[in-house]
Amino acid sequence: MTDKPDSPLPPTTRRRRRHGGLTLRDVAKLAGVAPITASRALNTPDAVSPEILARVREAVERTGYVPNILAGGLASRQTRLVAAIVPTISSPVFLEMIEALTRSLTAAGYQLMLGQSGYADSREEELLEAIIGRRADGVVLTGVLRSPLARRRLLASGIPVVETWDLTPTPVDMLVGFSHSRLGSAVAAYLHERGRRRVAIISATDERARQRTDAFIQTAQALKLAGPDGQVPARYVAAPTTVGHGRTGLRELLAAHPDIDAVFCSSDSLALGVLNEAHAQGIAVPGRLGVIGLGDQGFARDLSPALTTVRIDGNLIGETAAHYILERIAGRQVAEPVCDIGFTIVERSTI
Amino acid sequence: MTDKPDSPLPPTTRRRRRHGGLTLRDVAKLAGVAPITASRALNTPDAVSPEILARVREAVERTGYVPNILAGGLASRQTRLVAAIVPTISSPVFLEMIEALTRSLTAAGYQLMLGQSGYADSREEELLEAIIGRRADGVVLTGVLRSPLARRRLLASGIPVVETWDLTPTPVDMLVGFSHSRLGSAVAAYLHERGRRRVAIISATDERARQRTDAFIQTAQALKLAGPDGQVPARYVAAPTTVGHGRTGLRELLAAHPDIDAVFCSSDSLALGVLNEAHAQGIAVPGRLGVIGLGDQGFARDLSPALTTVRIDGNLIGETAAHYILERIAGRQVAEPVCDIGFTIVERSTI
DNA sequence: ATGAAAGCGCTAACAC
DNA sequence: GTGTTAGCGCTTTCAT
Repeated sequence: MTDKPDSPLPPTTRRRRRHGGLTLRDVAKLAGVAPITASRALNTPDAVSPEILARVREAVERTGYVPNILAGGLASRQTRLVAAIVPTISSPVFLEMIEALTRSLTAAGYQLMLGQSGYADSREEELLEAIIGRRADGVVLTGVLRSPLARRRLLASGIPVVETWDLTPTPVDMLVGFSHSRLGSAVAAYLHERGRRRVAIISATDERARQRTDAFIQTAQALKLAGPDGQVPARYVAAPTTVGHGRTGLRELLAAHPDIDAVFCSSDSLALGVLNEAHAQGIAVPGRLGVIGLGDQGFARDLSPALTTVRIDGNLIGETAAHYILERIAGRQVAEPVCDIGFTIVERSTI
Repeated sequence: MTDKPDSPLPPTTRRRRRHGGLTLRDVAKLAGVAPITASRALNTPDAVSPEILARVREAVERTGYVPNILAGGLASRQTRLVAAIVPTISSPVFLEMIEALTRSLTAAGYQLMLGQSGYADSREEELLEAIIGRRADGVVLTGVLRSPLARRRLLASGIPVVETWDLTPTPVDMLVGFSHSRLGSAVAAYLHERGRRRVAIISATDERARQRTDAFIQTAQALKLAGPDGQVPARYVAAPTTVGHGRTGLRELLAAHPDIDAVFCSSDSLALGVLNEAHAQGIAVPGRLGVIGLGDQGFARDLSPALTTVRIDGNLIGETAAHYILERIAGRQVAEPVCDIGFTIVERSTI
């Protein structure tokens, strides 16, 4: 029979790494219960007797104990963390969604972890790595995931995913968005219906902006809103779109095509710039020039003339996305986890 | 001699909870090394022979392994997470700081976790709890921490803290901000210097706005910029300040005090509203009315007339805060971890 | 209802 | 340079 040696050091000298942080064990000891009982008192209060519950709560109160979510998450495989990736938080169009997401998730006891990809694929992959690394319980993506590698990894991670702000026949998982091409077409049709006959566009250059622009131009051409050469005058600006871009955009557009009578701007900031430039040049809006923006930012309704724009219900996107994620986390399958929330043209006074 | 019983179950039947997730052990096995060696290959590549490094990297590549940061953080007591609390991300003034923070932290291999307190103390405590619970390596606060309980808890947690956007003689830990009262005074003095003689103010109502307003009014009175009754006309609006607030603010101000010749707005959005309302009423800016904003948002320079405003270098706040936190994490004591970054009045055309 | 033991996936500490 | 061992602080599993 082999005699197993005792541990090389006496128990009290056993190397410990504790750095003085307060742990559940300390609380449990103070309450005179086992750690697991203290854990239950905190997580499933109904599963312990009222008396013990009170004792544990008092111990927590007295010590100021804050549970280590890392340790809990590691053991339970639940991090109560949902990540969202947006191109940028500087663009007000995403703000509404982020706030709705924060609200819904917080209410459900989850925390939102926000990442900015800056419209760059490489950064998107980095963020995804951080998200998977932290074992987020869910991910909300802005736009659809393009990189096949990123798609595969995310899928392999098993994390519930909602893609937003766009529609695609092949979502990674769940989807809530709207059709950018239909939006572009709708705006062209709207301008036509309002009697405009020579339209132009100032647009950003990201993928979704491109979809809107293409559709806008195509529909405009079909409706004979193009110039004599069959072209629809367009200016492209890099994100983020600014008021300054709107001003120079209109200036250039007007210089080359003095006969345009309406401009579709791919953001309300651009539209504000166009309005400003028109004012500076003494061009009547909507009299001689119609302007339509995108985003329905707060200021749109407050300008004079009030800005006609296209509204996307970011709030609904955020709430729906949160709902999808939370359902999936709860183990329920969402029946039809694809949602087209559409868009609305908000008629005001600039067209 | 007591015979220690073997483990109650044979090793192979030992209960395991593994749910199929890829772990470092799998990677190590594939590379033919011990887990710790694989860990070193990933975290301290220099501490490992090139040949083994290559083998581990290949194993990672082939399996698509993503380290579990929770587990790593738990063991190493480093989460590579820095949290920031801002009142709201809808207010563009904080955006620049957030972006600088994100940039600096990302570059150093840290992740920013953003929380919105919504100007409410209760929410601030909740967020703090989440931050301590996740064992963030640092916290950046917007404004100074008021609740004594929150101060104590944060201090007790040992997490490095930077308070921003304000100055106080008694910071919790580190500080980078500017004096809101000095700002208010400076604006009053500036208006005086520019020849204005009846000034007014439209302001938000949060703590820092109040400091600015008080100082503005006091200095204005001292410089004889008040009305005949010795009062400085003021409108107060709840956050978030909007263009609409600016419009109604000016309307009300003018109705009650037709002789005012300058307005200090506590945000550029308010100023934009004032500009709009003035335009709608045919009031010349800067001729009859001077306008000064706060924040130097992107559009300020692009308006016509271009908006005179007060610039806060959010970028510098973010970078400095990140620097302080990172230094502290690295175990270095920052010599003077209090920084007044001041402010700048940006002269343009509305005054 | 409560507790003991084991393990979540990783790294610090200590050998060799 | 590489490996062994023992945790990090919590929750799951199983037993009482």
